[in-house]
Amino acid sequence: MIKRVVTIADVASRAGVSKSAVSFALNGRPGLAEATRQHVLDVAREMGWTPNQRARSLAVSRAFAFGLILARAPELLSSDPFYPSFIAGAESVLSKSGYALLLQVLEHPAEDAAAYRRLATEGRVDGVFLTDLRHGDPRVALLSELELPAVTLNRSDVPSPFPAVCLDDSAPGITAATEHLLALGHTRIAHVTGPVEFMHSVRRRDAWRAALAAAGVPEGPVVVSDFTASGGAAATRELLGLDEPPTAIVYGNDLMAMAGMAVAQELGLLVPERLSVTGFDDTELAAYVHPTLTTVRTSPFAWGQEAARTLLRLVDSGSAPDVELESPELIVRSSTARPYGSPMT
Amino acid sequence: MIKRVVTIADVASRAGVSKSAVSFALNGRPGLAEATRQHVLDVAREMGWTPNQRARSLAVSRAFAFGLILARAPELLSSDPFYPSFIAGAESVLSKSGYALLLQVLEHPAEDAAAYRRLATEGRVDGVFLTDLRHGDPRVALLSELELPAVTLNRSDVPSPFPAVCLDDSAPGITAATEHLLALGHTRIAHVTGPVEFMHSVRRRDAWRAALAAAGVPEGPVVVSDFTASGGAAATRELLGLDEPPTAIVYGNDLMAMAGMAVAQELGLLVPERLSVTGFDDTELAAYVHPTLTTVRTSPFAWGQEAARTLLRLVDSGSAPDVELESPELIVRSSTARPYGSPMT
DNA sequence: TTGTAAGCGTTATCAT
DNA sequence: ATGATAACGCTTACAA
Repeated sequence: MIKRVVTIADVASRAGVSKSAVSFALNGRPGLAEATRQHVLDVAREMGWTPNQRARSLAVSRAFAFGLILARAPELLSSDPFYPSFIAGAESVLSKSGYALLLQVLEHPAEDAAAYRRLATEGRVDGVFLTDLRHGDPRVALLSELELPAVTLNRSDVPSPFPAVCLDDSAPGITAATEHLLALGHTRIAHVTGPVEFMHSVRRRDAWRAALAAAGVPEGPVVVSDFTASGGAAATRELLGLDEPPTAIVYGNDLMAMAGMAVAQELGLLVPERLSVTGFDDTELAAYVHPTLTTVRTSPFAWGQEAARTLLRLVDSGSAPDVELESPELIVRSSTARPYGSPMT
Repeated sequence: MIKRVVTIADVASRAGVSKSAVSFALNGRPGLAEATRQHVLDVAREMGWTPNQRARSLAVSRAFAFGLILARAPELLSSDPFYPSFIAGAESVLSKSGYALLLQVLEHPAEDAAAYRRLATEGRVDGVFLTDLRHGDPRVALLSELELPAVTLNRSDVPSPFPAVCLDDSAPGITAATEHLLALGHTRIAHVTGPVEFMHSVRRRDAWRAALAAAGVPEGPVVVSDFTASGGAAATRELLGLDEPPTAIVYGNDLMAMAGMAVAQELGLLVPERLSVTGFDDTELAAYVHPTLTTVRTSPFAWGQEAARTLLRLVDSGSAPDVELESPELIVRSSTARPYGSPMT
């Protein structure tokens, strides 16, 4: 007993109309009597028919899917709160539009060019999300050569034909965090960054640097790290081992900040009494560690939504405007305080 | 200037053969002279031709993609280390086989039936991964009705026609953790679980219970929580507020355990001196909090690999055997110690 | 307003 | 061993 799959032809014959009528009815196209349309729709529902996306794809030369390629080391991925929320946000708008999300994760970032190329030539997707932009990112040129539509998260520093969905993580994010520390009276404020090839790492560092300069405070030491807990711990150990250790550290993300706090505690250095710490991301745990972490809250979910909307607009109409997202917000908790020995105000 | 996409017909005419010859050459099928095959392959490479998956899909009635539907609340998703690693593992085998991963995340878990149904009728995927199995999970029946191949993560408690990829998270996972605490001399060992509708939550609770029973130690209090940091904190506050608070707590995951440690510290209760704590997952941060967290390490990456292999096998040959993964491992760190005041051995 | 027929780019069938 | 030709299920001119 073979369970025949219902096709448009079945619906057409059952409804006593032609295939095109069914197609027109389904896609709500003009040129069909309202009565016919209703009838067809009823029959379709009754038969439980849904158009086969494979056939549809071939006919209209569209995949009805967007791609997201993640080229991060697994250990980096699993503790990063960004992607799950970003994806959830993107999905929330894509699924409503009948679009799917194709996720590809690469163990070796160097394979990414081949991956994009394959996605494009195989026709698996109609566009891609470009995240974790690097300086002089070659993917922008690659995708425009492949004529594969894309949306970038923040603007690339190379000429790009693609719309960008931007969330400025410097102001009032890192900037506010640094100013907060300055206002508390800190004058030796260090920074721990993520890998410098990422534009966002450098943007955060520059924001920290600018805030110090604006306040006329000498620039504290910078340690380049990698967004991991182990990297954050090592960086912290390095900073606290200096002759003149900082009294505050601005971290590029929460994970490094939390690991940093643990290192300080291990060294018998109380946070925030002897060391103030700020993070970035506002992961759920940030509010539940001891002491609770002062950090910067961004909205990856909203970012995902906007990116998806922009990509849909782009493939629908050939162009889409850049969009600017709401600025991140400084969440002051208890990992920051006046430097030890500073006078009460 | 229209950039014509290269098709199989172009390759065929350029190579001076028929379309079928090209198809045969590409798919390495017998019945083609070796010389012809080589020639066709050369021409194809030279022209940069890759078969269009959309056309291929329609012709062979396969999507060359598997689906993964995540029906968790966003905040729960972004701090869970499981999925990113699981997905990375699955992808590592899928991409080698030319399969793609379709990811769908639902804001409202109740929508999942509709989502699976749509994936199936639209023909978007050839199979799905069934994760976060619940007691009496209705998805098993749904998928077998839809005739959509699936693989379950661990065995379902309802009759299932699908292969299961199993990783026993009780022994020596939670069991070992509990025995570790018992060996240290604890006799009041509490447990904080995840939502009880999840089979893994209950399995972990049962393992904890059985270990206590086996040791003849009275069962400590259980608090049902939700795998979030905030839930873990609340549960811990509840436990520590009891007349006879536990001296050790076995948590269902790391996130709750870390939040629990923070609560204890806030209450001035030293970990591990006054309270021993164990987690589950071995997230990266577990080794970098203070004190470092004793926990259970599982391998979501390997789980993803095996699940993907099993699904491939299933759609290729119609059936696939269950597979048993390596047991999780107890990682003893410094959040566990002898109960306060217990005699040195 | 409705039906017919020609694609879309593969794979599969069947002659040759 | 190779080449026509018909599916696959849908959309979309174009006719009627």
